[in-house]
Amino acid sequence: MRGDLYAADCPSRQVLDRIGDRWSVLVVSTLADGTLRHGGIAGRIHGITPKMLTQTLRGLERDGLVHRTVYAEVPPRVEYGLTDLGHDLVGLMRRLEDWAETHIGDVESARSDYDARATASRK
Amino acid sequence: MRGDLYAADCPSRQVLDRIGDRWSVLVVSTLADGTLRHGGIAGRIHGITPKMLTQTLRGLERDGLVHRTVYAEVPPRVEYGLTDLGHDLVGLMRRLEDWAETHIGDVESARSDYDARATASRK
DNA sequence: CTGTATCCTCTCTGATACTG
DNA sequence: CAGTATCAGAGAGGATACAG
Repeated sequence: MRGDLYAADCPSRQVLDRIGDRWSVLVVSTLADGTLRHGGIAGRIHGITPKMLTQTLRGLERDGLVHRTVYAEVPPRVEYGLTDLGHDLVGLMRRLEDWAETHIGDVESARSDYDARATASRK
Repeated sequence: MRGDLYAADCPSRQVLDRIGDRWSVLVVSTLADGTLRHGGIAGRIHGITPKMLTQTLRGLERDGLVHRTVYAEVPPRVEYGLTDLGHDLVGLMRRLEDWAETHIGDVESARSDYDARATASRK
């Protein structure tokens, strides 16, 4: 049977919440092609702050989507990469991106129509 | 070429934002099997307030995912249903749900491990 | 370089009461 | 029945400064 979408603690909800947060998808997507260091990720995602990057990475690491490797060097080096689970999820994210790119035109024209109608009927 | 995921106004971002909001996925999912009235939706989604339901429906309608039909009767009747675009998106949502159900066990054990390690190393 | 610690704002969300 | 209006709380996210 299907999970109960209406329960706040439903698996679907949790996955959706993660996908919905501001940076997780971007970070996972950035790591899709290989491991990167903290600074390397920050450089590719415009606008992310160190705090949010760390916070996002911790959440992904906790969920088993990202693995973190610390090299005992001076200066310290820390690399992040996707786990098998993370790679698996990337596939789904790509489909979402594809859908967005394929249908964004429809969405935008729908918005224009809607806004035009709303403006026309404004009292 | 791919869209620029790193831009805040990227199509992917907008779709992701909608999926991430609290009620949109639930509402779309509820409408997947057929049209429903305002009260009918509210009755199936436990915890949603009239205000949030209306707000969510307006957003979905604006994006062309849901269509709204008003019947000039007494008392008034308003029905909501998915557009073709909405039905298309439901397919993707189902895959997300399937992924969640398949892998939630992995995620949960990863969390347990992570939390156990964090507790063990707490200063 | 790789984070951590504060503070602060802003949006989302909910509770409540009211209208056509 | 199907909303709308208003107020208020909570929490995510951002700016900034600092530490190992």
